[in-house]
Formats: sequence, structure tokens, C-alpha cells
Amino acid sequence: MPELPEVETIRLNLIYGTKDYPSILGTIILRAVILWDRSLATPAVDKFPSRVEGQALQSIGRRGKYLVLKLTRDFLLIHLRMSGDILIESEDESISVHHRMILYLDNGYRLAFNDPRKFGRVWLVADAGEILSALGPEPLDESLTSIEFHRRITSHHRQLKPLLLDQSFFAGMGNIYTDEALHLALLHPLLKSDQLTLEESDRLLQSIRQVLNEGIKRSGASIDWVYRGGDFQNYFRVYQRTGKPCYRCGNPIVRIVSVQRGTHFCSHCQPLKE
DNA sequence: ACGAGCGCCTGTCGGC
DNA sequence: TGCCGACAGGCGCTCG
Repeated sequence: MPELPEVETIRLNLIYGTKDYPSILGTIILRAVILWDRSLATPAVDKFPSRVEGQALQSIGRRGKYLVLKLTRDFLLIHLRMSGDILIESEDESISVHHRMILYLDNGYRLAFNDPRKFGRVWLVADAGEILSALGPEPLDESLTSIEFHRRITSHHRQLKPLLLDQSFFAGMGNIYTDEALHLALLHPLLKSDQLTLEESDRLLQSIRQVLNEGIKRSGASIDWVYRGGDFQNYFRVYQRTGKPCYRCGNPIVRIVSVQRGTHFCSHCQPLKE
């Protein structure tokens, strides 16, 4: 379940706690277990536990879709990819077969990285920049102006959908929120980015911010068996609504494939050319 | 510079 | 009921 709003929801839950578990801020990692070696990008599996144990969780941040845990000496970075999730469990709960890493904390709870498809990755590094420096700006960062966004987007000659999914262009956009933002902005997903007028690129920027903020407000989207507790899936305008009427004009939502990703849009409201 | 294809993985669902 | 293909919230890689 991981696009920016879902990762942000997890971050807030870890910081403030939920009805099921307390905040983990300030806790100390007593013991670490890696259950699937390839989930750990760095360091080597035999070096990880001794290095992470004893460090405190000083802050919990987010950069794009990365969860950034600042520890006493290192940064623990977690990318959930397609099916990853972070669960806080009490120690008497049974351990899921999909758990890939478990950190036992000194408050009686454990942090579990659960990831059925095994695409997710964990990094333990002294310098977070070596992983995060390639990321583009945060879409919700208001210091990105309309003028600067127009300059950036028209500096590429790329289709909008692949460009928005490119994490070096924007950090945090994924398949759902890209489709939703393009529909809200009335722009065709395959429109070339250097065709956008200032008015259109500004509409796109504001649409991106609107759908991301809606997603965060609704605690993200929960789809299929990857469940999180959010309900933004009930407010999709185009995503997974193939053949259903566009809320704006009534024409059926179309599905095409772009960059191997299902892409949903309204060919009437989002024409490729006028 | 750009886009298409593939690989990495497991699980669900619809059609036959 | 079982089998099979399509599909799934991501991204790194190679190849034209």
C-alpha cells in the first residue's frame, strides 16, 4: 500500500500511536531479526542486528515514499514498494509468515516489516543522503512555485504519466494518485510534458496537491488484501473505475497501459488534443 | 533522452 | 473443484 499518503499515514501512526498501540518515538531497539535476507539492502545480514541494537528511535520522518527513522547513530530507511506495511504488535501476538524484519522495542512492543511480495527494502546507513539524494522535490512542499514547476515539467519531452511516476521528478507520486491528479487537472496521461501552458501545469500542480491531501486526510487507500484502514478508495474518480461513468461528464472511464501500469482516465474530459 | 520489456515475488479473482 | 492467465499501490535494469 505505498504511495505518499499511505506512507505519511504510517508515519503519523508511529509518532502518535493509535487505539491499538502507543507511540514508538523514543523507544530503544533491544533486538533485531531478519526473516528474509533480501529485504535488507544494507548492511550485510550478519552485521545488521549488532549495529542496530541499542539505538533509540529519535525521530520518524518521510521522504517521498521512504520512511526515514533517525536512530542514535544511524538512519533506518524503509521502502514498502508494492505490498509492504509496518505493524506495531505486542509480543504475545503470533508472527505472520509475511514478516521480513522484526525490531523488538523496550516498551513491550515490536515493529514488524510485513511484505508478502518481498519487493520492499530496508537500509541501515550513517548518511541518509546516499539513498535519498536522487529524489525530486516533495509535491506538498509549498516552496515549489508554479513558475518553477512549469520550468521543470517543460524541460522534459515526456508523457505526463511516466514523468509523474519518476521519483527523481517528484518524490512520492504513485499509480493511483497520478491517475487521480491527471483527471482532476483534465490532462491526458500521454500528453507530452513540454506541451503544457503555465495555466495547465499550475492546474496539474494544484491537482496533485489536492489528491495527496485528500489521501492523507482519509488515511490513505485500502485495496484488496493489502489493508491499512484508510478509506480513500471510496473516493477514487478514475482509478479502478474502468467502464464506469465519469463523475464529470458521464462517459465511461478508459483503461490503457503505460509503463506497464494500468492507467485510468476519461477520454472526453482529458483529450490528447483539442 | 525517452519508452518499452523484463525481472523481482505472492496473492486474488474471474473465466472455463 | 481445479487450473490458468491477468492483474496488483514500485522500481532497477537493459535495449533500441
